[in-house]
Amino acid sequence: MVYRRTHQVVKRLAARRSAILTAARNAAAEGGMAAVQIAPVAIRANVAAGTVYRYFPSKADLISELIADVSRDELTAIRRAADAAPGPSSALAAAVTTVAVHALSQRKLTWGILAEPVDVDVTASRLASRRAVVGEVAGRIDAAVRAGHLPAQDTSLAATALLGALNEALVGPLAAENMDDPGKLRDAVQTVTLLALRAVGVMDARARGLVVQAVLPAKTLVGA
Amino acid sequence: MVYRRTHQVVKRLAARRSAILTAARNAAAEGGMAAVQIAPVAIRANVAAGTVYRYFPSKADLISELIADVSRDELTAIRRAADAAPGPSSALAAAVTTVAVHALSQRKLTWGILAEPVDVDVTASRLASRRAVVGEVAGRIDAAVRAGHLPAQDTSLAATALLGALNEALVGPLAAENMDDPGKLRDAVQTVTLLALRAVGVMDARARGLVVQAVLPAKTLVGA
DNA sequence: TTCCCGTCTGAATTATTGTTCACTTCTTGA
DNA sequence: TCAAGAAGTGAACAATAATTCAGACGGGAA
Repeated sequence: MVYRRTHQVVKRLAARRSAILTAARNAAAEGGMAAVQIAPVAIRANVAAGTVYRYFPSKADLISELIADVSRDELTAIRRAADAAPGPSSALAAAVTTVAVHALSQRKLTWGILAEPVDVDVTASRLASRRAVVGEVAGRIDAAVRAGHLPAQDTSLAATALLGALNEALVGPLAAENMDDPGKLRDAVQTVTLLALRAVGVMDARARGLVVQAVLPAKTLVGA
Repeated sequence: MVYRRTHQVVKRLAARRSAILTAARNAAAEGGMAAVQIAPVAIRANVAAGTVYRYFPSKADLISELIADVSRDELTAIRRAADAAPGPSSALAAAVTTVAVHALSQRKLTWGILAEPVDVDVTASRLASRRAVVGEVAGRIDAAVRAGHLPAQDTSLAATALLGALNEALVGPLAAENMDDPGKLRDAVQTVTLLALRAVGVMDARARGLVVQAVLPAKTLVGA
């Protein structure tokens, strides 16, 4: 007599796992990483605290998967936006704008993923997440360099700096002051994108044009 | 009969207080904020755990003062470097370079001050620290704008973004990869300073010159 | 239906640290 | 020298959450 998982059971298990992750994500989006505690997350997911441990060996694993998940979504959005752009410089502008818009639309979650204090060690996961985004942006910078639109440079370092600028300006602790009203919020995306493009060597006049082009399609996302 | 503090006692009390702060600072420089725990800090300072509480009401206060202290030192260095520069653009370059060099020479401490997870709430202190540095840099950008060297812009937002770029590139979790050997380290300061200057609108050719000027005097600091 | 083996439960346990406080030691002023 | 009050001590306490586990539960094979 061998116990074997029915298709139905397999589905239920997967659904539960995903419910727990979603609960964690919602908790993080509402209250930051500090709100991602086993007991509250379990309640949100309609399971007992102990059950969480049937799906994730530890809180660190849960949060690591959460980070990976969010990061995956963001990467997808960046790629889609950049690939839709007409040329390498536009693609870079689109990528940067996408990061900015994403960051703003879920500020607490983004801050949690990036840098908010967590009581368990999620360094590795955060590192991987940043590396992925940096890699993507670095690739776009590289393409623009190869197309002769930008001066040669250390693209990886440039991408790192660039994302640091976005994050600090838009989701960091000082961000609130720069964006107390919704109007400033949109300006901030433009301003910061412009700064980022100039930093990697896009000529000012050209940069302004790229920013306008990139921000227009992104506007629809701001509400989401 | 009234007890009155002798000069000697006053001095001893001040010395102890300072010893505790120094112990905390050393702990942070060696092991990051995580290493700033009451018991270990007390041992470093040659006092008992309880004594720490005669000088600081809580761990949060201790760390807040530590942050303020480090921040004060950094501000002083920035001002000195910038004030010694021949013009507003040079001053900006000097300020940025100083921040970069400082960050690099005490990476763990800087990371701890800026963003490392801490179990108590030091948000206010961190905010004040950032605001101070951002304010200083924003002032330098503003001076350059007024001198006609830079286009008009939201100087506060620009300064925030600029410092975010520096910190992410030089002390963030990805920093190590950009600076695995000492040679790259110096390059990194130059590269990032260049990026920062271009971001706020300094023309590329001019920016290169400013970076060289600013990095030269700063070199002596790198060893410190 | 019945037995069995995974799954779920949630109260109890554990671990970590900040904080307190009864007591000791030192300093002051008479 | 001595009484009174300040400063220092460190073991005990408290609070917070992650983690565990003995037993309840429920779906699958016979």
